[in-house]
Amino acid sequence: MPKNKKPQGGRPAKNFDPSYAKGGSKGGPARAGSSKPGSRSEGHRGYRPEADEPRKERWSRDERVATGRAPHRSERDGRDERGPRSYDRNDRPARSYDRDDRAPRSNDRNDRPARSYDRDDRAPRSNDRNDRAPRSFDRNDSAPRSFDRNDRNDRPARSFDRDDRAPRSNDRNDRAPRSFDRNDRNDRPARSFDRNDRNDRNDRPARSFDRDDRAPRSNDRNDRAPRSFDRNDRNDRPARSFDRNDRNDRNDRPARSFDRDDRAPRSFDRNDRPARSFDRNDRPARSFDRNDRPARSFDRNDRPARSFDRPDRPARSYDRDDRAPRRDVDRPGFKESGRRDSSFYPAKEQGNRFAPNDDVVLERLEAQAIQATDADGVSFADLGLGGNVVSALKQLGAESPFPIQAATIPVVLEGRDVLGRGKTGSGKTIAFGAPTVERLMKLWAESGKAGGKRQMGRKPRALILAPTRELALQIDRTVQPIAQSVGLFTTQIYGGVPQQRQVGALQRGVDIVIGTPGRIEDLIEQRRLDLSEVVITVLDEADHMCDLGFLEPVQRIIRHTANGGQKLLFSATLDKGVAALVDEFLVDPAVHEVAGEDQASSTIEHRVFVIGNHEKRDIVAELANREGKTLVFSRTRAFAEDLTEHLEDYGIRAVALHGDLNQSRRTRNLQQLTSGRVNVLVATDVAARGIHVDDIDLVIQADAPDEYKTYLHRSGRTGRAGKTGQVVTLIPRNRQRRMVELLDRAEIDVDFVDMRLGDDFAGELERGAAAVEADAAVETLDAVEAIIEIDDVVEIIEVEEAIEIVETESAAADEELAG
DNA sequence: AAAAAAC
Repeated sequence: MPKNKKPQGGRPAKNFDPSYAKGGSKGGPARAGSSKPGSRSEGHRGYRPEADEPRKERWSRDERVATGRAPHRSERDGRDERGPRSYDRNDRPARSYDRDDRAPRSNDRNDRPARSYDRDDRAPRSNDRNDRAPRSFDRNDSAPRSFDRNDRNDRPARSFDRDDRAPRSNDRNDRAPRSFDRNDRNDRPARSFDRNDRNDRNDRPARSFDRDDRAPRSNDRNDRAPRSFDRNDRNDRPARSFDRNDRNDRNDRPARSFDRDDRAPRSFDRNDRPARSFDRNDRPARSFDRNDRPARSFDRNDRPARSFDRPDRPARSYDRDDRAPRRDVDRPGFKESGRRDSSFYPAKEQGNRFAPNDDVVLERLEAQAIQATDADGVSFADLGLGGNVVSALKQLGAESPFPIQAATIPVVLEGRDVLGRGKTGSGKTIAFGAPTVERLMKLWAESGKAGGKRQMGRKPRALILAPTRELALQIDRTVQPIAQSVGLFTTQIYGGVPQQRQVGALQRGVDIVIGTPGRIEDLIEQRRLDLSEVVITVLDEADHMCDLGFLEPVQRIIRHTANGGQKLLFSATLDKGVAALVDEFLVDPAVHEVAGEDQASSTIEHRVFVIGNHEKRDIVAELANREGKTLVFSRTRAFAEDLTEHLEDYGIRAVALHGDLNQSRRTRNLQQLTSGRVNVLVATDVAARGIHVDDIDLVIQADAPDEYKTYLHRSGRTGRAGKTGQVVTLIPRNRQRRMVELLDRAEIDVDFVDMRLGDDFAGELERGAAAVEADAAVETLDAVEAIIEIDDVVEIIEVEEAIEIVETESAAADEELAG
């Protein structure tokens, strides 16, 4: 469906075609005598003042008649007006386009309420524009210029442009959010996240007092009974304690990793947990309240079977293929398309061990697992990255490599195809971005073409594909500085914005293209993008890019790249779903992951609230009514909009992010969350993957996801880079079984809690925060275990105190290491 | 149902 209006009614695609400007309806006879049209905007170097303009008028009338165009246009009065506007475009293209676009948009969009919202937002926009003021002025004066600068294309071309790079830095100033991010990253050591926590904890002292109160809370909360019910299911909570046994299992996993000789201490730590269990002792009483759970216990009867499945987790992946059919009728055909033939996955089967270990072990069989500790003491330079790249990474706040980076960077530099799996927030972007830049430089040098100068019109040699525009932008934010550090150029190619800048950038020459499939394919078809020299292709969120609807465009795009080019596939949930691509494009790929990492991160507290659907919106408001950044997921765009509205009615500042918004609003709304102007973002799954916003400490799934992968990615928006966060999923009662199954696949252990309006949601969130912080403290303890005496912690009763000690020790350890 | 193109 034609989403976009054609402002000029005519031939949109040619607006950016130089030949069109000369000979098309825009050009007109008035220009017959001049070899070049010249600029019509004052201040432009090529500005041609009077000669053209009077002729414009003539052309628009007399000339039209003379050329036989008058009748055509006169038939459409509206377009007659628009025609002149297009002339205006020469004078101030940006304006006329925008307005033309806007009018149709408003007309087209029956969602004018949304617009009205836009206008509400526009005030902020105007504020933004105050910031952007220079830009907007530039556009009015010479839109093309400002666009060009955004593209950075002009600069390369113009040697002067490099002098102008200050403007680039200005752009980045405009990118304030980015700079903030970087600042944050720079600060992160300082903040050491811990400090943020500390601040929180400074606040929390009050909380700790609350905890003194907690006895009353638990007493007070007869309401918790529902919770206990859940736990009754879990009889379970012993079972949960068993869960801890599961953790023991994980300890077994450690055994796997061998790393976890350390985990023994953890078990000691768990001696601390008894205290928690004491809390839960309170809960049992509650659980007695709920006799409802028998049904749940039945579910668990099902679970055993599942657990059987788990031994075979390679099987799982296979199961998932099988499951796909179950879940999604559409998928069967897709699966049949070739997954079974994969030579890659069969290898997994061969390696399949039926050790007591979970699928993690099985994955190891297929993947080279790096121990998290293996990255300790390793620098980016050690991994093979050059000095410029290393310093650029430092500027980005990446002082030393994360495990996934340590694992994949050397392999990428070797030129091998790589499949990389690292959990959400583990640093995958740098894991592929930095070595891609480095390798491009190496290849360039080897080819002898390296001259250090940007060559006009040279073709891109690397391509990074992402599933959403926001993610593509975010990747560019990371990769662009790295590329710039060695004199390479990147550009974003994604839809929803005018092509002009993107095409202009490509014409000036770009080394790395970062974008989304739609526009990339569009530009390929228009022959404005030539991928024939692309020797490195990266698929971020690769498994998603292999989903129905994405796979085929992605395949077509990759086929346009150089034969035998290097392929890098990354995702937190990389699974055999990528077999279709692996089989066609990859050669003997190296598979890397981080040992012992699973999504059931101790930095994220997961809970499911079983609610009445009619109370959902109010409950979301109750949960979101807090300090701290909250991300709310909705299944549909309409409900996202509805929820946003409801939250606003509730007095909670919230913005939406979904595909029904135009790109500028999408970008702005996301930026508002990033900058902290708004604390609540209500999004569809457009924001499920990859998007990084610092300090989101609560993810609310107003609609439960259908796939475990979606659950993992959504929840991965919080608890990033070692910070803690909570995930609350709202489900109706009749969805409990499905949810249990989904969580089972995701390997996440979750408490189900019956909740209704009037319950203490804030208290629930506080409890969750305390619990996850305690877990995180234990993890942190593992990290600094060599320095801390475990007994020191065992004696700690107050979680806050434990955290404080751990942080102090951690800081001391850091200093020691640094010194 | 959502995402990804529509200048």
